[in-house]
Amino acid sequence: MNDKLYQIGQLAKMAGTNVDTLRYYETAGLVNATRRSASGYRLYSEQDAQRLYFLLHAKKVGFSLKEIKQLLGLRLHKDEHTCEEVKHYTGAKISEIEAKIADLEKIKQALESLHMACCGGGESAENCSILSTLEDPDTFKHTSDK
Amino acid sequence: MNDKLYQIGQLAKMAGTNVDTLRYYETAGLVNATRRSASGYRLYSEQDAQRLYFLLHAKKVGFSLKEIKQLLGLRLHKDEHTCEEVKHYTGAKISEIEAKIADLEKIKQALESLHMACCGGGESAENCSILSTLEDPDTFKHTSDK
DNA sequence: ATAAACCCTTAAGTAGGCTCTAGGGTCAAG
DNA sequence: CTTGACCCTAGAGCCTACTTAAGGGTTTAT
Repeated sequence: MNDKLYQIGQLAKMAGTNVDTLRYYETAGLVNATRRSASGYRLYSEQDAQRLYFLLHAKKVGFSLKEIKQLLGLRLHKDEHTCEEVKHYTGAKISEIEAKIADLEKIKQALESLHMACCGGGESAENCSILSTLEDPDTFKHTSDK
Repeated sequence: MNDKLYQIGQLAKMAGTNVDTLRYYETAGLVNATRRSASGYRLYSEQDAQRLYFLLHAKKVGFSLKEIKQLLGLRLHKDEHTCEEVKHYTGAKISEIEAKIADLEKIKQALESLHMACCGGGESAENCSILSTLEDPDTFKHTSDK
């Protein structure tokens, strides 16, 4: 059933990116086409497309291609040691994601204050920047990252 | 009260970055020191530090310096037109942030499946990648961004 | 009064992530 | 059987976001 294949141009359009980028991702070992046509055209499967979508979304939230490659490479093996590593790695990554979400919520709140203050009451038009909407001045204090 | 000033090295340490980057942010018009000492040393205020923290957090969730500059530059003026623009811009940015949060939740779920499958039951060790943990294959379909 | 640890500027260099160019096959339509 | 829209490779070029280098003042402790 799921044996539909896409040419590079189709996939690029579907994903909202372009062929050069897809070829670049291939050289970077991120998204390969499952097979090639007789004439050498890349033919991408649904799975390949999934990989690409995942990559593009992960990129949008600030992961580097290197990190994304690791994420996409995550796989459980029976080897206990590897398994421990996977558990450690995913745990760390999950915390990282939670921190990102928290940051986004803060930025969102700041923007919402601004959005609502705007043209609503209209009194306090001065002194109304994105930073002044953050009640707590320590909101964005540095919290150990890497 | 809030008149504490920091030298570039202090601020860099506080923020977990380095002096070169701070100087770079200055040339890029992102974070300026409120004043200079007699000998030309940059002296950063608490507010400057806030700007920097905001910038670093926004960067972590995938905003470019250009976008961050716009965010930091957001300010309401009495001019109605500008105000409309601000409302439009903040609205768009808020949607963008919500999309990012949704993406992060998805990635987080995938990682959590992997994290728990790992060494837990231990039966389904094969075929367990980050993509196979995403029940719905359309989870990461392309949804207009840009 | 000198050494260590700061700070300054200008300018060049680097890494990551594409993007474009040149030169050339492939394929479906008319 | 040719035109237009695809596809291919290799390699150069480009933008963003730093990072390093070179040459030189300032401050604080001893």
